[in-house]
Amino acid sequence: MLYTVGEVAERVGISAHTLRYYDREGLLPFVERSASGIRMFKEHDFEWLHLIECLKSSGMPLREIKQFIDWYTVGDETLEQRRDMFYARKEIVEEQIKELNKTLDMLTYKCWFYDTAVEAGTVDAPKQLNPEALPEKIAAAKARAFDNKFMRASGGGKR
Amino acid sequence: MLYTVGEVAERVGISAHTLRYYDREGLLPFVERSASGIRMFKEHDFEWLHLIECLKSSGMPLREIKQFIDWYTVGDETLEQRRDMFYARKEIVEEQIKELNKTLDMLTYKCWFYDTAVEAGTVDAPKQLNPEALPEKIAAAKARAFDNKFMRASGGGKR
DNA sequence: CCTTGACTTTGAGTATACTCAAAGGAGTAT
DNA sequence: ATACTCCTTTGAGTATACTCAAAGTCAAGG
Repeated sequence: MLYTVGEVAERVGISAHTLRYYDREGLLPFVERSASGIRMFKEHDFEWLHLIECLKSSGMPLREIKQFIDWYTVGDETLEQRRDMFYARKEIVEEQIKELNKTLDMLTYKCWFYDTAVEAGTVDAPKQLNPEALPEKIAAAKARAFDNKFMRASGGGKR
Repeated sequence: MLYTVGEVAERVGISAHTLRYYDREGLLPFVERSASGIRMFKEHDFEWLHLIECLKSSGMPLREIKQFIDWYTVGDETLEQRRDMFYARKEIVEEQIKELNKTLDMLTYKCWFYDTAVEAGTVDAPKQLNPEALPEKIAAAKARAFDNKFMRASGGGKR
């Protein structure tokens, strides 16, 4: 079973424009062409696209993704570079998840804050509540959210 | 205690250039100026910067962050918009964390794959291992990583 | 045969978020 | 007073990742 760029676009949710752009940038050397030059994606190519999407969603620039694909194309002599790249990216993603969890804590706190404010019609309501009155989870989220380098030396421990 | 743009830059790890850029874009209306026009950040402004960083790290465009700050400046009549914005962003971040965890599964699998390949000197080693031979955690990570719309109808359940 | 629609390429345009250069002002140190 | 460093502004330039327009090709259906 073979797929044209438009069919692939529909299935994976990346526009045909973008797929051609990736191809032009050298990210899709594995895609074959019909006699008349039309891109024919194989079933297996979806795995490549999935990997590219994964890396991209972790913030890896296209240039680095291409570097990996180039290494792949070279063959077994680039195994170590590829391994190192994945380890490096894994660390970055672990860091990103940690950071996003802090952001989520901030948002959890802000959602509570504005729920309380909307109910009272004024931000004074949540602002004037004394700290013990916060729900347990909210207080914990707030504490985690504000433990960072932006806050005075007192906070922002470890790291 | 007041801080100049350079001092703030050093403390929070955002360049002075970028802080001025944010100010120009209307993200820092709370920053006051000295008689001679120099930005003087107050201790409390670091909370603002932290919130901006949080939102930015979640992928919120500066334009939307400015929208929020504008709402804040208006006062209590915009409480609902602000609440809704935080709820919407919270959902986005929860989705991002889910996706990053899938990406992490992919990377965990790839790290194992290349560890195995590097040890043997060829990708054939991990490729030819039969599925039962994979470590439990690796098999699980791989299964989660490949459960998505890129794969044929068989996979990609729910959602 | 001709239309239709999806494919092709090249090159240009856009959006976002910086990032810097130039030219000048202000406050401190010697 | 002169240097030095950090501050100011405006406007331009850059990087990344698309996104589109134009002009042309190809295969199938009426």
